[in-house]
Amino acid sequence: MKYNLIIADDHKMFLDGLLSILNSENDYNILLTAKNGKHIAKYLEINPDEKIDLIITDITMPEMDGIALNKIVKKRSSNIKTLVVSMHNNPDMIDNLIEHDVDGYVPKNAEKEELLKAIQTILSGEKYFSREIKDIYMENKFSKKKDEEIKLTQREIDVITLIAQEFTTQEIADKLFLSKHTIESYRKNLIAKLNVRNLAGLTKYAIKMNYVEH
Amino acid sequence: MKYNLIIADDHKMFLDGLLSILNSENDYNILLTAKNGKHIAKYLEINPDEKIDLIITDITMPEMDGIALNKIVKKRSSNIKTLVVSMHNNPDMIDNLIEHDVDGYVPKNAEKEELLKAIQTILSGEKYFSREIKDIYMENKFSKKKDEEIKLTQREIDVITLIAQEFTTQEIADKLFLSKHTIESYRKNLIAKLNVRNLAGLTKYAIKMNYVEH
DNA sequence: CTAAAGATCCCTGTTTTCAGGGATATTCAT
DNA sequence: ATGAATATCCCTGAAAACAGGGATCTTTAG
Repeated sequence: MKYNLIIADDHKMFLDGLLSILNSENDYNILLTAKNGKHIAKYLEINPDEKIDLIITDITMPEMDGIALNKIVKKRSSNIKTLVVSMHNNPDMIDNLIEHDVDGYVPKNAEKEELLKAIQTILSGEKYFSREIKDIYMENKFSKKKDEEIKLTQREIDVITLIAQEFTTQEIADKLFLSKHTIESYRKNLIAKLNVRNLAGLTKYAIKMNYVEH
Repeated sequence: MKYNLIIADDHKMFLDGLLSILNSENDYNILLTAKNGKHIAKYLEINPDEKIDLIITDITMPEMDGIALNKIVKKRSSNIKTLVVSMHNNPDMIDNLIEHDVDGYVPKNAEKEELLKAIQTILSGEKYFSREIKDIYMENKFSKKKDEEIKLTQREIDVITLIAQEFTTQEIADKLFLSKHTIESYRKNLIAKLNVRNLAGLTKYAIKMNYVEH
């Protein structure tokens, strides 16, 4: 009995690559390939009883990304395994995926052999995460402990946002109907709290946190 | 006579996909696959007389990226065509590539058919750029006219980069072995040139242009 | 060759940031 | 109810940024 797989990736050529790898093995039956998660969600809805063993998915896709897809899949049936194949090495994204219970993660620059190993491992019921992904995950957990708890208050967020929008202290004070001294206090606290040296550091933080356009 | 191709992409699985597509055609002989530009540069150096028709390359790769590779290739021989296959749709990057005289650009989410068409077109001596890429390029040229040619010199880039890395004027001066006054001049010019108000604006620009991590 | 652009340096002021102290009132959870 | 966190405001002095001038030399493009 072959395993039934579904593949989602918005990069057609990459899909072709995956297909050619999987077809050269004889254990896998590709039920469906899709260029976003929505197609798959629909397929699952229409075929609620079909035996599906594994869904291989990219993270960033139009319409519905891999994370949303995984959520839907895991909600429907925990029998369907999910393997993420992506080039993202953003720690928060990896964290997110692991917490959403994906069964494996292999970077796109992995060798064909690793991909096949990941698939086999997952189909046998275990999880598979590449060394690289595990390292990033651990590193992240570890360093999080260090800076831990950099939580800004709403007021601080207001201030840092305006700072990153190039307003001077006086202008920010006027906008928020506060004293210039107050803004100076906030700025001082922000610099200390975020462990940066000046406006450039605050600006970078604001961008990283998406408080401002960039 | 088959055409001789070289392929560079740091995503192994994508490479496999390309290979399987190209091997299913019978016109192409793959001389070399590489996961960064450096390998190819070395190959070109070692085999200066080999007939190479086309190099297919990704943009972002470790060690040596597609842009640097293209520069080397075009400097060595204009007989070697270059086709970029990438998922980037950053207008400046596309602009950069076109100005560096690549022969074509196909996004990674293109169909296999388009890729093959691009290869054939380029091998016949014409250029091939996907509709999508052309649109982005044009759009960019058009809007550029509005904010008018903001070109920074290398020195200015050095300075704005260090500014965005939170160094003070004095520190930057020391790093670049320049007078503090010089850095102040650069900062002043940058603020005027980029139409921003202060360090926050410079920092945002540096991030947008990818001069610093964020 | 000449003009423009780039890289370097300098000056004078003013404004702003930054570091380091404090203060008071309110809110919120234990 | 008490103490911690938050929001607000204030001060001083030093350092840095910002505005608006110039100057000189080299490299580059027409």
